[in-house]
Amino acid sequence: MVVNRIEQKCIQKGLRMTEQRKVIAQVLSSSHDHPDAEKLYRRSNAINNSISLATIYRTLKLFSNNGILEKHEFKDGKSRYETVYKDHHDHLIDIETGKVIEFQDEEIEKLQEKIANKLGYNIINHRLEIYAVKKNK
Amino acid sequence: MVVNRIEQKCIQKGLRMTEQRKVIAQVLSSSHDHPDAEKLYRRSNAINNSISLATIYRTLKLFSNNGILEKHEFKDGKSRYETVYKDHHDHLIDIETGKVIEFQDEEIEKLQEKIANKLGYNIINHRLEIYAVKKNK
DNA sequence: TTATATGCAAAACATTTGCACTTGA
DNA sequence: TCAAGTGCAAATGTTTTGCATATAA
Repeated sequence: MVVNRIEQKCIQKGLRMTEQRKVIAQVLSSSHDHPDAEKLYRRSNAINNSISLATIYRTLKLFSNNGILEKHEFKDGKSRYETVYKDHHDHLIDIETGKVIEFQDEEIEKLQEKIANKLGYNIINHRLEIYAVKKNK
Repeated sequence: MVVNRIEQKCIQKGLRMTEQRKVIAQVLSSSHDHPDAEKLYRRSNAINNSISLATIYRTLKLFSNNGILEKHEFKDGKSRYETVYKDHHDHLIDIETGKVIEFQDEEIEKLQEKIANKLGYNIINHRLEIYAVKKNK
């Protein structure tokens, strides 16, 4: 199996590459949506059924802590994950389908900096999510 | 007891005003922070100890569904509630103290409209949270 | 009167953890 | 070799729910 992008990052970070992590890395690399733990479990388990849900959670946390994944908590109860090899972006969530659209807007970023600054704060992180429905239906 | 602002809204919406709801309405009216269910339970229970946590949750949901409260899920695990008699605003959360600062910025609102529009969507809702630390410490 | 609300305890749900066993380097 | 990772099942923390009882209108 060709070493995928996420596995590369793991090696680079010095993480021990177990069979399970390789599979999870592979699944994440080929997932272009924003899957939750359960979905990742099902996808991974289909490849290697010796992968438990506990390991999925432990691995997701490990990858997040190492900046390999980003964890999002949209308003649907469960956390969802996304690989980070893109530039920073925010999310628009289609509340009818659950589909996530990524967008970025430099102006909004700058405005946030300005606001925090005015309030006497330095931004560590932010979350901007737009919940919306398709037009013209 | 003087009828408080939230109770007024309940009456206006035709909600049945039970003893419990009156107490919870009173507690919410005088809470100027962003309390979670547990905190509201403790405050309400201190006034009338026949109020259960289940009723707190049921009442919070009722009030949210009637546009009397807003439910926020910041990144601290538990939902927090806020009365809505203010204009729309977003939140800056001090990640060291948990303190919540409200802000509003017309420009950011407009930009979001523009973005959603460009993507072919109508905004139903949005969430903008800035997680930050105090400057000059 | 009676539809609705409540308290209680049990359930639900996503996520975490203790422990004995396995494995990667 | 052995520190680190894993599966399993039990525990966790927040929120929800079934049911018998109580209450507002």
